[in-house]
Amino acid sequence: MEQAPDRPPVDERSLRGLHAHLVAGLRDLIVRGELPAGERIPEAALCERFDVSRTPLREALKALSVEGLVTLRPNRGAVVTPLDPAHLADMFEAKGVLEHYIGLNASVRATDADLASLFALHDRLAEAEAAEDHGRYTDLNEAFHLALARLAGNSEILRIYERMQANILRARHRINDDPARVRQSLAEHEAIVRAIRIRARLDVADRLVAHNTATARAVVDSLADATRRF
Amino acid sequence: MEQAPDRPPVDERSLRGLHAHLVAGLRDLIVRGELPAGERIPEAALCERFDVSRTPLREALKALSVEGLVTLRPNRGAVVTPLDPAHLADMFEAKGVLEHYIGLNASVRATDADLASLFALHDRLAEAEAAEDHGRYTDLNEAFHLALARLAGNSEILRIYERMQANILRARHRINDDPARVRQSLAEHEAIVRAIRIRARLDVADRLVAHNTATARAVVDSLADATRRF
DNA sequence: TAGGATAGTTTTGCATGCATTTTTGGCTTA
DNA sequence: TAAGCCAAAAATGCATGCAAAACTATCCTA
Repeated sequence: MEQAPDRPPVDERSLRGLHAHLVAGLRDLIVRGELPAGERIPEAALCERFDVSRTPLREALKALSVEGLVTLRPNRGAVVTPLDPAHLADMFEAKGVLEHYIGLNASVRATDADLASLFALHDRLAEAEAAEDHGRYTDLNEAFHLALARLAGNSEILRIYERMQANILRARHRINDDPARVRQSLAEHEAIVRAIRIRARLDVADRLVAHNTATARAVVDSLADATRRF
Repeated sequence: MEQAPDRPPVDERSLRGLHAHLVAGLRDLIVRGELPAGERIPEAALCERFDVSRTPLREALKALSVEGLVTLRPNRGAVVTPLDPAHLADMFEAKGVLEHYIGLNASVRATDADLASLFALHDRLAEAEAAEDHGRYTDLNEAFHLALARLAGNSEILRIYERMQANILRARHRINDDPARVRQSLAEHEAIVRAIRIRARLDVADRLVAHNTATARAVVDSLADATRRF
């Protein structure tokens, strides 16, 4: 294996450790759809791409299979876990359960400074919508919800929530090009932010759940459509 | 159910695949406390024990680290994730959130046959308590809650719930020898079962949450005690 | 004697090798 | 032509090998 002799001594790989680096990199490929749902995972190609041998790559795949992004078929390799509408619906419902908790708690536990940076995120979200930059909208939307989840103050719920968002994000891209849904989504965010501002916890929880349900419907319907088309 | 008495032909390892076998085996060692929390994971010894080389064993460890049972320290090996009271409290709170959902849904979706087998489990639980067989009590308690979770009908919530139970079970053994708590726990189960029988969903949910809270208090207090002692 | 350097040992992480299984492509035959 | 079959090719799964990092034990020095 080639060892780059001139690379700067501080390689991101060695900071996080190769394993974490690979898991993050592969997760990114899957979430962004570069490795499409249902498709075989090209072990050899990925080894070359990340410039590692099969051993650490396969370790990363085992880890991602626990996250649900990869499905292992003994003796038959690994595939990107297919997006199944029924399973996705379950996932959204579970996310709704978590978001109810998050709404109840984040709006109470957050400091004013927390809320300020949350609102700043929201403003940037509105800008992205106005600019019709849907890629950025998705990223900021993701960041907003994760920030809120963090404010709820439960490490375990945050952990589960992060995994779930990653999984759902795979399917989300298909509705990002629907400007009507994006506009609607932003309106829901406005309402959520207003409720957070006055720390109306029950209201925040309800609106988060409603927002989740609306998104779920859009995503699941669109996926079911796409599935039916074959 | 019974496998043929002769060894060689049908090896469980090759049925599930070696990876799944190792993950399950290691998980079991950790949950049952044979590999104690906070301790280094003896790679070499485990390789010998399971009669595999380091490669598949290390793959299993990576998987378990995503489940939270193992903590990887780059270049310094793996340890059984320590039981931290604060983290455990978060985990119980998250479990409570899930159990609220489970209570609401299981009591509605379950068929009469489902309920019958659930009640059968409960009866065996009562027997185990009467016999003061605390090991069996724990197992049946686990089985009861998992069965209930299954009845809620959400695959994703079930998946998370199973992982959480495994994690919590590690700490649970320390309260199983407290007959008072076991008796109290059984009484709570009685109430839950009565509520399920009449499909009083709100009541089931509330009682599950209360049961979880009571268990959490017992476990976390006992762990905090043990921690303080050093 | 306590602190600290250092040589030797162990452990860790990754690459590579090899046996087994699966897949593929072409050939045969009904 | 389509189904069956076989050999060749590829992939998968695991064991092993080897370099680098961490740990240990011993000796030195102040």
